[in-house]
Amino acid sequence: MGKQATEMLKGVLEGIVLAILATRPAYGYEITTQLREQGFTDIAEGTVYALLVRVEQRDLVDVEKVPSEKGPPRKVYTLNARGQDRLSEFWRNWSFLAERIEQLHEGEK
Amino acid sequence: MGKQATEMLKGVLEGIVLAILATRPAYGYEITTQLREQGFTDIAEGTVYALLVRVEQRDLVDVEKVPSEKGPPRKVYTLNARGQDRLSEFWRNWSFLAERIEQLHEGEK
DNA sequence: ACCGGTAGTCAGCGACACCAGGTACTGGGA
DNA sequence: TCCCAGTACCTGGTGTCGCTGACTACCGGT
Repeated sequence: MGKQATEMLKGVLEGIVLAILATRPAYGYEITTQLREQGFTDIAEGTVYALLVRVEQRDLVDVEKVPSEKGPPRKVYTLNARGQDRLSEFWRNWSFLAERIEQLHEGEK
Repeated sequence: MGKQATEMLKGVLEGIVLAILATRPAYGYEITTQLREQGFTDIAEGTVYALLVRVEQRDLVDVEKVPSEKGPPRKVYTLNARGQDRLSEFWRNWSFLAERIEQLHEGEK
């Protein structure tokens, strides 16, 4: 993926991570791995951590430190009520955008 | 729309404008109006002009100055070959993104 | 003479993904 | 024993992009 794809992630990545957390709690390293498995091979690790710091500061998630058998303790993030709301907002905005763009794509042919 | 939606536009707006230019040449003011009609009511006028400057500098469009009956001359933009390529790339990236996100949306229910 | 619509420009700002590096803990191989 | 790979997280600086709020300029109608 090129620079264009990177730009397109802005704002969207937060929604993606919140959506992942909506299915079950997870920690940063795990989320990064999962994203890579799902095809987002170029997502920088630092990006995910920075994003998690942001959503924590905005109180969209609850955090719990859990010791790991291998390596330093994990910070497990759980989506809270505010996070749910934010996620809903994301889906609304996404649907809006996707609809118009799909229209453009059709109209172009 | 809130700040979230604004962030989501990043990278996408360029694709949208290129897609509009793919249907026919247009000038800035016209594009802004069209975007507003299509539901993007909050797009700042300045944003579109700045974007057009960018795509011109990257040589994705050809420009022609055309006098207007009302007001200052228009700068009419036409998508060129490089612009077409860029647009194709945009559609590829968009499809990729939309697919994964749709998957997340399904999986969440 | 002035105002509103048309048309474009510009400086400064904030948000966010990236890069490159760092810290810290564990277990296994040379 | 020592170092490395894997696990797990953090940080400072960079570039891009959309927004804000201003400004210039041209025209027609009141």
